[in-house]
Amino acid sequence: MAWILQSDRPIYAQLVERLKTEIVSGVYPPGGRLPSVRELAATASVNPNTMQKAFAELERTGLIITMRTSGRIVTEDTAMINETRRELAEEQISQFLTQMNNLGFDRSEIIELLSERKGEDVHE
Amino acid sequence: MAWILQSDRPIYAQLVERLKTEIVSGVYPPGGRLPSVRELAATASVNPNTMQKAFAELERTGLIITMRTSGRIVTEDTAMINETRRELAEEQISQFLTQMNNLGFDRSEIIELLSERKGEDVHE
DNA sequence: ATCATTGTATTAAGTTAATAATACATTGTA
DNA sequence: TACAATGTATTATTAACTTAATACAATGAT
Repeated sequence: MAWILQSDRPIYAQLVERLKTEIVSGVYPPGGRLPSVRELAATASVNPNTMQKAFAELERTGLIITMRTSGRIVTEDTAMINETRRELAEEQISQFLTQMNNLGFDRSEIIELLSERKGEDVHE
Repeated sequence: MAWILQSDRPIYAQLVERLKTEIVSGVYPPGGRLPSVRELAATASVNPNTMQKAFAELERTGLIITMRTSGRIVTEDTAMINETRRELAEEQISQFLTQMNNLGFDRSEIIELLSERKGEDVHE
């Protein structure tokens, strides 16, 4: 997954969303070490300050923990991780249904559109 | 539908999205007159300049047309309107599936979650 | 012990968004 | 004709975001 950032939203907010997703989907496992601020910033081609801001936000919610000079790790609280995953999915679903309804699609049409569809399946 | 604007995205971009949705869903019918810049700005509690910027964007795409001193109207090109609706829905679906896949849900799980769901249906 | 790496903090600069306060030309209408 | 309402333009100010360039304390490894 490449670090593609849109310009119509604050970068740090996009970093937060991306990192959250990577944590709850197991890219960074519970208790696992995260790359350093500088390293991730370089990978994502953003300023270290911006990545730091994103990390601070994740820290605030308890999803990651700082070990001062030895980097950061993902929480080992798998219940919290699962809950976060559930919340993120809930947000996606709710927003999606709302927007599709605003566009004039009802539930059965939406499900039909999704069922017909090819291509978005998980790769590798 | 209230004018609820999030702070984590440029307001004018949210106005564009909302107005597009209202046009393609028939809130503002083809050839119909739109409220004035000042009026809509007041309704949405934003600065007239911000609403003007949103209108300018919609104008650029051809969805609305300016009649100088007598306001603006929605295009009568229903093909364009339908195409826009299709594009907006396509974006929603594509983004939704991508994000849900990133969260670790496959297609069948997604459809199941949507099918179980109550509440997002169109009201009135 | 030394040193590279870690998180963290600070200061400065530049950009964009949003608001505010006006102003102007044009046109439909009273 | 006079006037209100239209889109449009301008200038200024404020705030948020991002980048840049450093700097410092703490720690793990050599």
